[in-house]
Amino acid sequence: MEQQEHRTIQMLQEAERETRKQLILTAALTLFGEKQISKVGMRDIAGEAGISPALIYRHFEDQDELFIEAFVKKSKEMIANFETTLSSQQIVSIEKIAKEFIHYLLNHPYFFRMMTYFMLDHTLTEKHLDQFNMAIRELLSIFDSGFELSGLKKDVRLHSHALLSALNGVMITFHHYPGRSEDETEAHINKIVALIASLFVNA
Amino acid sequence: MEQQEHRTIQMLQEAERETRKQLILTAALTLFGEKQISKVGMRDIAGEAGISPALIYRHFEDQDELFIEAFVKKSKEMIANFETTLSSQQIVSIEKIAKEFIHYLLNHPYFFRMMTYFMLDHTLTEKHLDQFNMAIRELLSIFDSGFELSGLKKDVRLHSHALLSALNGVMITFHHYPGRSEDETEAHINKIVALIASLFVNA
DNA sequence: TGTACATCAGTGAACGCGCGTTCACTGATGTAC
DNA sequence: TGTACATCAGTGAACGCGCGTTCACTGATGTAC
Repeated sequence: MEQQEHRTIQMLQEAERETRKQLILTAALTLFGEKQISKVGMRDIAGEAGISPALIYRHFEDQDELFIEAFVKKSKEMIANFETTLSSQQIVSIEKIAKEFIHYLLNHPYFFRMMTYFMLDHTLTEKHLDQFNMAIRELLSIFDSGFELSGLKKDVRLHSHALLSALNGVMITFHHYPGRSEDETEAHINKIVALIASLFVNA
Repeated sequence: MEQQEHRTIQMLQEAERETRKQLILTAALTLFGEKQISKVGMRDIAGEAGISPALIYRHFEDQDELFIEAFVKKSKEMIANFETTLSSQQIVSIEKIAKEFIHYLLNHPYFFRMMTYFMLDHTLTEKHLDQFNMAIRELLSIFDSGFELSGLKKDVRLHSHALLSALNGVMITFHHYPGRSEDETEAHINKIVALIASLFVNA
């Protein structure tokens, strides 16, 4: 076999391997959209991906690594989406950013679940925690630019922290308020977010 | 044995039984202060209370019931504390309420853990969910009175929802920010809370 | 008063299940000669 | 070209452990006669 051809095959194998890995991550994310993260098991993921549980361990060290990679993958996607949506608008107001963020969380329940899962879980390793925080920081810098555009000069990052916290809080506190339909819940969340955003703007 | 005496003994037994029950609840709450709720097991609680695991089941139907009773017990205590603290002050401003609430959460980590645990857990029964929401509603009405006192006329409950959400969110998002000492974390949380409270007041 | 029985707090061990992970194996494909 | 061997994706079953809960039992106390 020629050297060139040899390399091509290696590359194809590498690509195939990567595809399989992505398949597993996608399967995990699908399940994260259906139920609580802590209730998603390795057998579930294997079943969803149509493979044996053992195969997962050829691609990931352990469950933790799989979960954090799924989250990082999704975070990047989210931030990309988010930026695209915002850049297509003329004025990127704080209201717009807040609304868009909540809109994303409501339509991507797994992202919301993962965020809270990692925020409340103490058992992440340093390395994984770093990856998680990198994602959050990207989010914060989008918020920053919104505040800067609105003319805020002081404590920009602090405002971003406050806004992100508040939006997270709204989701956590009201995402399944009892005795309400999904539409009602969503409407209520949007009302609260509108109020919060207006407070931030008037400051 | 005389009738009167008989009744007295029954009452004492009843009281003893209740004391034992409270002992179990206290043990559970102690552990909730030390680690994640989902990591606290029945054996742990029995060990902490100095009894056999089997005995717990003479007082509680199952783990769920024990957990929710622990939470309800603590909620009542918290609201009582909260009201006492506030009533000892001349002016009960929204700033004060927000600060006091966060102060309580920071000093009673189990309460914070339980709140998020129940907010994110989908598997509570209707009855337990009701009890949980009763506690939250009491909290909200304290917030309400703060807003009313500050002269707010419209959408009082909505403001309370927004403020509670925001404060919860701050705790969840920043309670263990990486690479910070506990004191630094607390200082940062207080800074964000001060900002949020000021936004609510200026509205 | 004594005695047989009922009640019930309390226990340590065991049950049963679910879950993350590993094992021992198969089979396809590439490689060396 | 054929053949022995290495590599590695992929598998189903098994391992080991932890956990909620139950079981079978003990012992103290109260009750009926």
